[in-house]
Amino acid sequence: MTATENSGARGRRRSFDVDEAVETAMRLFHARGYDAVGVAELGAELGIKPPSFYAAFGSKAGLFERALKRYAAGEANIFARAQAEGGGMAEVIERTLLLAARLYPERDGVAGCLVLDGARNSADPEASALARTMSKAGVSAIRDFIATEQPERADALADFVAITMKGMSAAARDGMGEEALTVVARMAGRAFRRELAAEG
Amino acid sequence: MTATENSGARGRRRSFDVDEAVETAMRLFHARGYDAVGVAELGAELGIKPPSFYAAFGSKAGLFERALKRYAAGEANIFARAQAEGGGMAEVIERTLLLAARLYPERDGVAGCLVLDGARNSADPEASALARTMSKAGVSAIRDFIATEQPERADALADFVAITMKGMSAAARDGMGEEALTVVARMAGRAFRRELAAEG
DNA sequence: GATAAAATGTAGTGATCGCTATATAAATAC
DNA sequence: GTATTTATATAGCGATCACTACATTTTATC
Repeated sequence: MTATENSGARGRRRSFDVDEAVETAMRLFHARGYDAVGVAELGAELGIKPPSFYAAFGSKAGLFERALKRYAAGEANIFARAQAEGGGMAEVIERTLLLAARLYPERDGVAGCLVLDGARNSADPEASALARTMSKAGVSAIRDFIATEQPERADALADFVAITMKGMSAAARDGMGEEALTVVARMAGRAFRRELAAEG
Repeated sequence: MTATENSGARGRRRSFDVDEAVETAMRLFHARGYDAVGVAELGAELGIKPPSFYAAFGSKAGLFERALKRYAAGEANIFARAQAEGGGMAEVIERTLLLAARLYPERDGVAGCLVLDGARNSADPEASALARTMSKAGVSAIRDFIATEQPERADALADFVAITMKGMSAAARDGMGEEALTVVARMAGRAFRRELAAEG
C-alpha cells in the first residue's frame, strides 16, 4: 500500500509520498473549501514544485478527485459504517445521523463533510461536478437501503436524511458542537422512526 | 424611496441607481456565491467603473453587506413572514419550513438562501463574518420565539429548525425541487410538533 | 464667473490564479 | 557507456483578483 509504487519502473523516483500528499490536500480542501486552497499553497504544504504536482495529479481538480475518493473510502463514509454494524433499517439510519454528529464538529480546523460542502460555491464546474456526483451516489445508496423495507416512501425518506446531513454539515462548519448536533440527530432519528410507524 | 437620493447635495449626480445596483449584486452573489462573483463582473453588470463602485460601496464586502441586508429585509425573511400570519408556535415554525420549500428551489439561476450559503467557503473573512452574523441573528429570533412557549427546550428545537433550513438551502442549491423540499418540510414540521407533544 | 464638492473615465497597481516550457537530474534497459 | 524514461528545478506564461492614482466632468454654493 504505502510501498514504493515506482519499484521496477524506469525513470527517476518520486521525492514525495503520493498518498501523504492526497491526505494533506484532503485536509486542506476540507478545512477551507476547494477554491480557497491554491495550487501554490498545496505545493508548499506538499513540498513539491508545480511540475511535480501536475505530473502526479494532472490538475488541481484531479487532486481534488483523489482527495474526495480517499475521504469517501475512509471513516467519513458514515452510512457504510452504520450499515456494517447491522440492525434494523431505522436503527442504521439513526446510527448514521449520530455518527455524523460525532464526525462533523470542528477538529483541527476541519468541520462538516468534504463531499457535501467541500466544493460548495466553487467557480470550477469540474470540482462542483465531482462533489455533486459523489454526494448523489451517497444519497442513492441510502435510498436503495431504505427501499428494501419501504419501497414506496424511499425517495422522501432518503431526502429527509440527506437534508438532515447537509444541514448538520453546514451547522458544524458554522461552529455547532457535538452535543448540539447529537441532540438534533436524535430528534431526526425519532422523526424517521415515526414516519415509518405512520401508515407503514 | 427610488427618488433621487442626491437632491440638495453639492457635487455631480450619480449616473446609476444604487438600489438597482444592490439588487443586481444580490442576485449575482445569490446565484454563484460571494467569491465567485468578481468586482469586474459586478461593475460590468451594474454599468459602472471601479471608482464609482468604490465611491458608492467602499469595498466588495461593503456591497455584499448591502445585498445581505436587502435580502433579509425582503420576502426572503421567511420566519418574519410566517410569524406575521399568526397562529400557534408550531404552526408558525411549520409555515416557515414550508415557505423555505417554496422559496429555495432554483429560479433564474438562484437557489437556496443567500444568508445561509452565499459566503460558504469564502476566503474573505469579512464576508464570512457578515453572513454568519446575520445567520445567527435569524436563528436567535427563532429561538426566542420558541422560548415563549418552550423555554426549556428552545435551544434544541431552534437548532433542529436551523439545521433543517440549512439542509433545505443546500439541497435546493444541489438541484432539489419544490415538491421534494415540501415533502421534507412537512416531515420536519411533524417532527417539530411531535417533539413538542412529547413531555411538553 | 469663481470656488468647492462629488462622481466619473482612463489607466493601471501589485498580487495571485492555475498551469507550462525548458533544461537538468536520476533511474533502468541495452 | 549509451539511450531511454521519469521526475525534478528554474522561471515564467496569460489571466484575473480587489483596488487606486489622477485628471476630468458635472453639480451646487458664493
